[in-house]
Amino acid sequence: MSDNKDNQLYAMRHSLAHIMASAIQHLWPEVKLGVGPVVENGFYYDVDLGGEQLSADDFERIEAEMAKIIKAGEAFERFEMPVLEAVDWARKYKQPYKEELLNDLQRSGTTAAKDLDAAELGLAADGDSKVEQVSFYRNGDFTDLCRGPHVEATNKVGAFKLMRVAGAYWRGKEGNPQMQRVYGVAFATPKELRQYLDMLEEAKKRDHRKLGQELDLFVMSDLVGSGLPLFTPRGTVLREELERFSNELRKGYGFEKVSIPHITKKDLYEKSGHWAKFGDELFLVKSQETSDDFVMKPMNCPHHTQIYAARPRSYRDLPIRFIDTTMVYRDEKTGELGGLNRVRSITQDDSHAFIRPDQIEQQIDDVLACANQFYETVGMKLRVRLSYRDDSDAYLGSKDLWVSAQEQLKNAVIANKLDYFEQEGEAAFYGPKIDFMATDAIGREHQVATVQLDFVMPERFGLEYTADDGSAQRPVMIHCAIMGSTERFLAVYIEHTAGRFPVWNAPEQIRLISVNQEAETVAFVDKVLQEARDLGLRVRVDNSNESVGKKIRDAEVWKVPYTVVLGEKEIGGGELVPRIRKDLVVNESAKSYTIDEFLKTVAHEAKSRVSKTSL
RNA sequence: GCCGACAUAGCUCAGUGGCUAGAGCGGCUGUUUUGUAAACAGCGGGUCGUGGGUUCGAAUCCCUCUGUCGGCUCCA
Repeated sequence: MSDNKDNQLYAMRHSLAHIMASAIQHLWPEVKLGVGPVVENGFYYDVDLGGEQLSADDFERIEAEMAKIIKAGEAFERFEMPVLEAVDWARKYKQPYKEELLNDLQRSGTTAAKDLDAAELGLAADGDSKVEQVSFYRNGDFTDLCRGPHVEATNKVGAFKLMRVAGAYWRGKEGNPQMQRVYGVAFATPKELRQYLDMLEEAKKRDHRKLGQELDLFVMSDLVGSGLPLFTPRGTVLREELERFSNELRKGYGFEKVSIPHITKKDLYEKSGHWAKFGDELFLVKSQETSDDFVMKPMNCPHHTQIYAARPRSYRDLPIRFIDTTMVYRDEKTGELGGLNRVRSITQDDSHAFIRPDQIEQQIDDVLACANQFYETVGMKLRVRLSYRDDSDAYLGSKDLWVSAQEQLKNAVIANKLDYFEQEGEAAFYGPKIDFMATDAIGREHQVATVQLDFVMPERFGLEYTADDGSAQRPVMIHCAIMGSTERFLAVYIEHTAGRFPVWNAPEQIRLISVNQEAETVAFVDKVLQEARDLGLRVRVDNSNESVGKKIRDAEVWKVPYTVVLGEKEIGGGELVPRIRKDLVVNESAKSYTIDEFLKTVAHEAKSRVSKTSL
């Protein structure tokens, strides 16, 4: 898409925000308006209707009113006025939120209003610390403080649809009054809108919470608590296959598995600095024997430093690399929990490398290679975000260290030819990160893996190694996770595959269906089952008293990769014709195999983690 | 944590002040012995999320708590 087209779409969406606000004002003349910016795929406007609450039931009326305004083809006219005059305007029309914005602008210029999208403010000029003139846009009877740009007239706004209404704090601050945010999506053409809505429809079908239920992967229990998923046998197979792959990749680069307890004295986190920063999100554990305060571990790095610190280390020993795929526990706010995306028991495929400064580049190369291979295998395209610090004081360690660390990360990313972008203010408090974003099968991007450079933790724990000149040196730590969190990755992966898992991680790889329930058939099916199990395959048998058609249907519903019907023909020595799940098929023509051939091929596919079948 | 919506059988959902709360699927039993997406019949199954209130009467109206969903805020 050209820049020009982007700008045009932006103007359409922004204009729709005004049209919606205008429509709402027609229907609720007392409305107090907040801000109404353009967001991904559309726009929103924050409104305050006093005591009244908007609901989705009101969308029809609002959309109808918007349609009238659009049909009228009102021109968007821009004009300016001095800030002081604008304050009077806001007062006159009883718009306290606009008044507050204008007051901030007038008092101290753009910086005081930095927390808002600049486009929302009626700034006549950018980057000017003194604001004297502000701009307005008017269409029909509606006037709004706004920098623009807009389309020429209300009938040039493309296709839109109001989607939802939700609470939002005024200016995003928890202490401020809560307004209602009305969201709409908008595109240049009805066709593009249709495509977007279809994508949402498809996303709904793939929702991991729905598939998790249908495919019996995980459950929640009120008695266990929210945000604490329980994994069924099928879900556990899936988790463990993914974790095993992540572990194997890293072991291939010299990482070694370690194991740690899930609780610790809180002293560990006082030393690491986590207590001060995240103390209120830790689960506390009380001992009945000692006076020590314990906590559930919310991360693993401090534990791992203690394995490193337990004996003297030589420069020859480095890198020392630990992997630990283990659960951590974070007392997330209840309102933030949802499905597997945000849970309170989080499995991390965590690793920590303790290295010499001269090993940074090699080490980053290794973990980037792991991540690349993992995401190539699961069929997701990667790009990375270099997450840097900003100028705030939320970060530990000297600024010089940060600058050099950030540079080294960038070099490694460039050397690995990764598609990247840079962003300030996204770093962890102890160091800069490389965050991996993976694109799923329906085009959505998710944050997954992460690689973090850390000069702070080794300092805090006084970690050392002896250099070739006998001096004590400080190692550098690299934190790295391939999936990040198993739970969150599962949410992404279930939706990416729509529950059609490849053979290597499918909870059930083969289903054997008996044609009838005669003793001879059942015995034959059992024999094939045993052969498959001996090859390490995950197989289920359906001997039930149902028609073959029904049993095939069941296997389809469970999205089993291979279904095999066994009866008289196969018992008599005939070759079997496997039914192959259609997304796995490369070659359309059905072929027959001996039982041995078939099972060995599937076992080989599972081992080599192929995404399509070779049958 | 905040704003809003929701919670009825294992699942998906009907039922919005008045007889013993229903359906489909799943489950169980029987008949059938089946060849690549649903055989037929019968039977079980619910303290209507929890606790309280209003009422002659509550799944239905009000409040509390728990949980779920959509957002906000946060995310080592």
